[in-house]
Amino acid sequence: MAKIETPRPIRGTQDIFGAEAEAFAHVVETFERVRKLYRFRRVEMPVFEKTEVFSRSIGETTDVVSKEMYSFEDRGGESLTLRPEFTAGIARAYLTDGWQQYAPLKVATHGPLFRYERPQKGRYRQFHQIDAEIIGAAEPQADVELLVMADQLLKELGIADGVTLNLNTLGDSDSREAWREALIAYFRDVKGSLSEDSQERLEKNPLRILDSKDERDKAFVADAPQIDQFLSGEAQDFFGAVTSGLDAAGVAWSRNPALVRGLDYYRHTAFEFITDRLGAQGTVLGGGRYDGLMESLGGAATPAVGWAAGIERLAMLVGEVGEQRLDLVVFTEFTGFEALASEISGLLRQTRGHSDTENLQVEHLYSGSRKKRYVKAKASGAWRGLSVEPHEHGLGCIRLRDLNVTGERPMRKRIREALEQHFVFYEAEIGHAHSWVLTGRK
RNA sequence: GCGAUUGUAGCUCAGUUGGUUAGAGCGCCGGUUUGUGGUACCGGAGGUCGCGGGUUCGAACCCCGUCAAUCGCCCCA
Repeated sequence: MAKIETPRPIRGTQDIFGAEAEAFAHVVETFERVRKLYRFRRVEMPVFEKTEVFSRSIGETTDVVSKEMYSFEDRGGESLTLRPEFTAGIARAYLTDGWQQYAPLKVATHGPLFRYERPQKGRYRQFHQIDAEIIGAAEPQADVELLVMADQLLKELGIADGVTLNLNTLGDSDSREAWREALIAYFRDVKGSLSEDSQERLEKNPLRILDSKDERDKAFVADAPQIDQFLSGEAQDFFGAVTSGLDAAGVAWSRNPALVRGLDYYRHTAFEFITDRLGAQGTVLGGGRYDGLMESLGGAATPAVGWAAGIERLAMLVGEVGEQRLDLVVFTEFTGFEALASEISGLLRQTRGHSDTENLQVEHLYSGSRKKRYVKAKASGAWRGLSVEPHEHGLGCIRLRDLNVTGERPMRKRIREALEQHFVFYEAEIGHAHSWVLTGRK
């Protein structure tokens, strides 16, 4: 008989477990808490859209669209794509679902995204982001609110120290276009001396040359035309309002005139929160203003700002958040008492004690050798153990035993209340352990 | 798409200049010991040495190919 080969996981997907899963959940929980403080409304978005939703809004020439999309035809022959980002789908919904009526609309979401890329540290083909958008607000205060929220999120996650906010403006579309022309003119003169990558970027995406890591490029980048020379008065005022708003809110930032964002739809404010603790993947949260996006999807001109952050990257910075606490482990070292131990475990989990509104977190140990259950119970890390044992009077007795007591966490009362639901019993001290002798059922 | 590094037990890893039947620790299972005690000891299960080909009397080890993982380039969160 042929051996069945176990299917391998898809490249770039992750099976997140244990401490990493706890850190992941911690990031999402913190985001959910913070977004409510800023009154962002929760939205749930489809994981796939018509391909054109992304190709039109992100830009045909960008890498995301030209080589990183998971696109496929459905059975009706329609080209669909697994979302590579949230913004385009949310913009589509804004137009198709009548969300204009809520403008200015503040929404937040999180979930998986898909990009066909080489996986490496902090980068996956299925990855996860948290996302926040303000649609229909042209005011710089919207940019400020979003950035202050991002800053608070990082602080509450305890990772703000190693992360700096890089800020830039790309100006309005006229400013951006003038700057782009100037950059092309400037770099074309020295094209032969640029890196191979940058020679290609010159045609496709000249702004990208500015943050090239190649030494050959850096020499020319230093003297390249700066966006500031091309900013219109309004664009300067807008950026000034954003920066002074951040200063007033106490959010630290630094100007990075080389910061450009890869996607076509960005205008005015562009920002990234960057760390040096994640290898080559320094950007932990990024976003900006995308006033041109709605028109590219056939809607009315609508100002909007947003950001997204990689949950995996944030979780790596957060580090250990601690596994779930274990209050009590229930076990028996005697044959025939497993069912009773199981029944008691269930009661304990379902009973709310008067002294504490939280239920006990209880592990029932039932596998392996009975003789080694005490050892396993201690190794489980539980604070207290409950051993189920035979007793000459009645069903058996239950003894509360100290295992890894580091602090007070009263349990006797709650155990008593749980037992009262099913059993008749009396309490005693047996071998220095507080015990309940079960004499019968109710 | 390109580059570097790495693939040996469930996990972390040894494995000599190529040489009998491929090992350890942890984990798992069983037993002895202990009997308020994470002890100590004994035993057991578990391996297509990533996969395919080549060189050789002989390959985990050398060569070629391939797949995968990790990190980096590109790009991005």
